Amino acid sequence: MATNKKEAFSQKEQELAEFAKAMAHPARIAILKVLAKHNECICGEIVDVLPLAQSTVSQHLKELKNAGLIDGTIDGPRSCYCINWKAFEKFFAEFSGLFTALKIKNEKACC
Amino acid sequence: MATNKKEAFSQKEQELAEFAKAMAHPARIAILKVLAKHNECICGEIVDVLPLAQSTVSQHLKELKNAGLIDGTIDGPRSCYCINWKAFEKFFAEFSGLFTALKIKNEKACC
DNA sequence: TTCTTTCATCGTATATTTGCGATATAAAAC
DNA sequence: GTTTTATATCGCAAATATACGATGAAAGAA
Repeated sequence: MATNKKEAFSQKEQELAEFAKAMAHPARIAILKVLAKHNECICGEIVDVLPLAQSTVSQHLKELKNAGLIDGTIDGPRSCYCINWKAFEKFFAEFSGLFTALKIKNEKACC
Repeated sequence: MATNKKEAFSQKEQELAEFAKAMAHPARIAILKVLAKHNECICGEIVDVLPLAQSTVSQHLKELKNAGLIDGTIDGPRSCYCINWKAFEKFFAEFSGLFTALKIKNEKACC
């Protein structure tokens, strides 16, 4: 039984995991790359670049948005997405803070 | 049909996604934290700390090992795990390289 | 040899993710 | 008004992930 035990972990652990999960698919990495490359916000260009159907891309965009990695506004038939650098940096700092801080004191490998 | 389209993406995108996936669960974040905190390699102590069954923890350890984030050696009844800092750094640099480099030229938000 | 301890792996059930086609929606073009 | 264009959402099927108990394996203790 896959009874969800995620709540049993700390808030921070869950947040980090959520962030990682949002990036845990090549399609979403590719989307982030496209969004980062273009200065202006991209809509359906992503669909042209990716080897996926429009509905699938839209779903991935939704997940990235839910995770807070990107911002998006819907303007009728046209939508506008862009990377949420602030959120990105926050999580990124949390990651490195968690591990690089600990890394200093035990550099030696043991296995 | 969830026909796996992951191969349609670049090697680097897949690697980054694999790395992210390995961290995409609070239990695995927690395991990494425990391994990082203890200078020596940990075996069953992780099971005591986490709110999960031994078999589940072992499975998470296996995934982390497969992803290359930790090293592990089995010494009969006792096993020894520790963080693979080299691999960790490599991926971490790849992440930041991918995004922070791009961040410089388009700091302005558009949405 | 026969326990005991420590862990990995197998089998299973359930939950979540992934992907697509079909359909809805909403503004602009006609 | 109708049509077109761009995107979101729904519903479904297949794949993966999550979790556990049961069992297996391997080394040391009795």
